Amino acid sequence: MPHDSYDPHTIEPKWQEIWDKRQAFKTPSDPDELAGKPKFYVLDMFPYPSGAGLHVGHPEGYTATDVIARMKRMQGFNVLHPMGWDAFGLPAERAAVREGLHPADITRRNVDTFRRQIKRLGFSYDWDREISTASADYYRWTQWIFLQLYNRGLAYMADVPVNWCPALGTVLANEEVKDGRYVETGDPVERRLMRQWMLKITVYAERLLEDLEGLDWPESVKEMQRNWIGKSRGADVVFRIADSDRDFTVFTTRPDTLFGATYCVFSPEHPLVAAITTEERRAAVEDYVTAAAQKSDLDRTDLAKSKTGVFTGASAVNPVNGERIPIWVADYVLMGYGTGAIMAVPGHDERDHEFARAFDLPIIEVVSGSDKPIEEAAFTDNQDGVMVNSTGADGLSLDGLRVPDAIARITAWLEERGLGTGRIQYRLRDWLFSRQRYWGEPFPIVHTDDGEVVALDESWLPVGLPAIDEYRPTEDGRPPLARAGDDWLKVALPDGRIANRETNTMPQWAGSCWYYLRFIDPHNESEPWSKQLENYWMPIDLYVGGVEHAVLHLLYARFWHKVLYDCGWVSTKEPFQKLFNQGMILAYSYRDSNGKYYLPSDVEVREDGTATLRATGEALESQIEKMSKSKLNVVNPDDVIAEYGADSMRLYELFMGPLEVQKPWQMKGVEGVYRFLQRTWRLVVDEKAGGLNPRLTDAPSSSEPELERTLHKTIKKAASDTESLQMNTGIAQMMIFVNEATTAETLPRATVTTFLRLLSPYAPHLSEELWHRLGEPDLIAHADWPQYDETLCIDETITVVVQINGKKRDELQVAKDTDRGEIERLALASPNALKHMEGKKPKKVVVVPGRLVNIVV
RNA sequence: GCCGGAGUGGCGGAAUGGCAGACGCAGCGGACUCAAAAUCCGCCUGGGGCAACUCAGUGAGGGUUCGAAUCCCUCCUCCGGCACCA
Repeated sequence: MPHDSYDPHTIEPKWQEIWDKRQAFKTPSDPDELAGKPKFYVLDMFPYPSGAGLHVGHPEGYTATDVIARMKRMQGFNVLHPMGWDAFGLPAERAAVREGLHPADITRRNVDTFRRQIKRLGFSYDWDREISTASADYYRWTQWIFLQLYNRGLAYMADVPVNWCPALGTVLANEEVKDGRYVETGDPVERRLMRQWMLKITVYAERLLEDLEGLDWPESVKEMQRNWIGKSRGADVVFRIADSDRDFTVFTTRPDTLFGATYCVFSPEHPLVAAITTEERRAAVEDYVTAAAQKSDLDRTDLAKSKTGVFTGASAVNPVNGERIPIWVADYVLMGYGTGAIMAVPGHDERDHEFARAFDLPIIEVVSGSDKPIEEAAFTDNQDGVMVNSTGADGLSLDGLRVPDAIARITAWLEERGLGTGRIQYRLRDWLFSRQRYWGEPFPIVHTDDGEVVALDESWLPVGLPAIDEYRPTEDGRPPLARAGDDWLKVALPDGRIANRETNTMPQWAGSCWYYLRFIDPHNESEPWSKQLENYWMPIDLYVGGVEHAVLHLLYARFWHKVLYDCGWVSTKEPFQKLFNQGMILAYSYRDSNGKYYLPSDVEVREDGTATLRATGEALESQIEKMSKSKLNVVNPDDVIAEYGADSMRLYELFMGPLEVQKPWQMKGVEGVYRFLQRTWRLVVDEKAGGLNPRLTDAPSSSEPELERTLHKTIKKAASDTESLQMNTGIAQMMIFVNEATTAETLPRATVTTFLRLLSPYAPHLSEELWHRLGEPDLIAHADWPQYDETLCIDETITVVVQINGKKRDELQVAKDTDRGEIERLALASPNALKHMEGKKPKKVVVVPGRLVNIVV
């Protein structure tokens, strides 16, 4: 039994304690101390500390950023690498109701679990900068930022149709609702008109779109944001209502098709509907509008298959030709986009076409080029089609023009006559910013009895959360904060008036919109952060997290950042210069024929891949799925660490495959990297005899020239693969080195210590221990990153492949600097090549130096 | 329906115009051992061959090229996002 084998359970706590004691990863907070070194700000998307604790998916991104942080530190950067908690949120509030505790207690308990689990992995966070969005000295500044928004006119209250979730007793943002259900829980959501806080993110639509250009983000995430912002160019066109002095405006991206407009449609919520409806049609229209109002989004989506609508009895006058066209009401037109009214061109819009067919409305072709009759299908091409049937009064004719030219012509014509204007429309809507919840930031706002909204002065912050007995809405439907006593609810204003506090709270996104700025200066009591430090650290050089935040968090945070930029509080237009999404980690799950799941520990997986239940031998179905409690396939990092240690856990997280893809967790894979670390251990330690490996020598690295070459190749590849987050191949190269070192005759110490520095960001505990045993006095975490010698990265002799007609037939060993002609001569003379040329003359010879020769015959 | 991304051994994956399968897992054979575990060495895409070697092969089909997993076209499958946005 070896008495000095690799034992992560001894060395990992030991080094974590030493790092802690020496404050090895403390980032200076004094600007003078920071000066003179380049900076690197590497940030994880901070977690919501749920009650379930960590699973192995969480540390994937954290491990990647930690490796980068450690490497950058060794490369001489000041590194900012913090961790904190997105601590407000609904689950804690619900757990509080369930357990009869305060949400703050639930949150504290969950944070303690998360922190303990994260610390066991040996991450080099500067824990002095830990923040929680739910602590008053943090949310004080969230409230302060809200005041900046309010004072710039970017926050307002409005009666808006909201997504009300009865099960949760709160409104939700549009983004939190999909197919009429809350995306997190699946509870149904209905539409209600309520007075709510809104943020004018739409003012920033163009900048949010434009500034995506310069960001080093995954193209897919940029595209998702672009789609969400949804910019379209078009025109507003004014239609007069026949036999009336009223008019209305529609937005269209195809003003060129105005001659093809055969009817107009109002959204059921359009304010003019009641006014224009004729008496004969009133009952039918009112029925339709009422029915539409009662429909949830879910119903409206479900009914999308066939179009419904009702005629108002009124007509509109087409401004280009004076023709009267009927006005309908239909719920396929949305009040929330454009003007809530459209001109319908069934010949050239699929939705209008479907509606016209359903209600037997006329279809006119105004763009030619379709290969089907216009009655059969709308022709929607907007590039090559040529205008027809488009001549009206006033000398206007679009006939013969191609669509883009027609759009320009008609827009100019409308503008000249005051009948319309070219306009850009965004799909993005203002951000619904209030929630009827307890566990969130209170607004720094009070309401006077006469209805005035008063923003509190900065000096009154923070507005703390009051103690209340129940975390439910009041009986009359007001938010939970309305349950607070008058000592909290009533506020005496400086002018003597008594006002009532706002009882809505902010959504969970608020705290995560600016946490990256607080990390820069987390203990500042007089300002949200120091501008000098902000100027040093921003922007974030690498931001890593899940793709589920591609739109919401990242768009909201960018919006706040731009507001803060306009206020002069931040120095960069964008907060996150480089974004990286790690892929989800999946796991095998096992299910019987009734769909019941079993724990992997109760399952026997045989060589051929089939699975059976250990107790009964029953055959089970195995599949790879997202980890979830109900599928009994959650892998807890605590268990992995207990068996293999944190270093193996870290290494496997990154060795599994490319960081950005989904991949299944396989325990056998952890064993593989564990064996690699054991082999590394044995390079330094003589397990049986104790002490150092006798093969270690004080001779220079060049005394083992082959190993030295491999070392330099490894330095090169490990550094570049780490930098580019291709850590799986970087680790593979380190394995190649260790395999070779294992069989080398001697091990020059310099070779080993150089290698350990490369390994140390990945397996920091093991590397510290071996570094120490090799007599190095300082921490490896503070050592210099090794440099490679390019000349040692190229082998003295290289293998050149000889191909005949693209097929490999032979290979040559040649000196690395052999010239083209010589290589060609050798190739043409190689025995196997000659055999396959069958005496034919080479037609062409392609020589790729250092790689191959292709002989074409 | 529209917009992205991906399909490579038994498995995770490598190679992004130049030797397909690096590295790891699993498996097989060997050494060590009384034995086992651990460790070390070797084999490990499929077909044919005693072997040297040879034929086929990166979802399917076609193309460009001296040369294609990689570039282009058509199609299939899977994953993600959006979905009456006028």
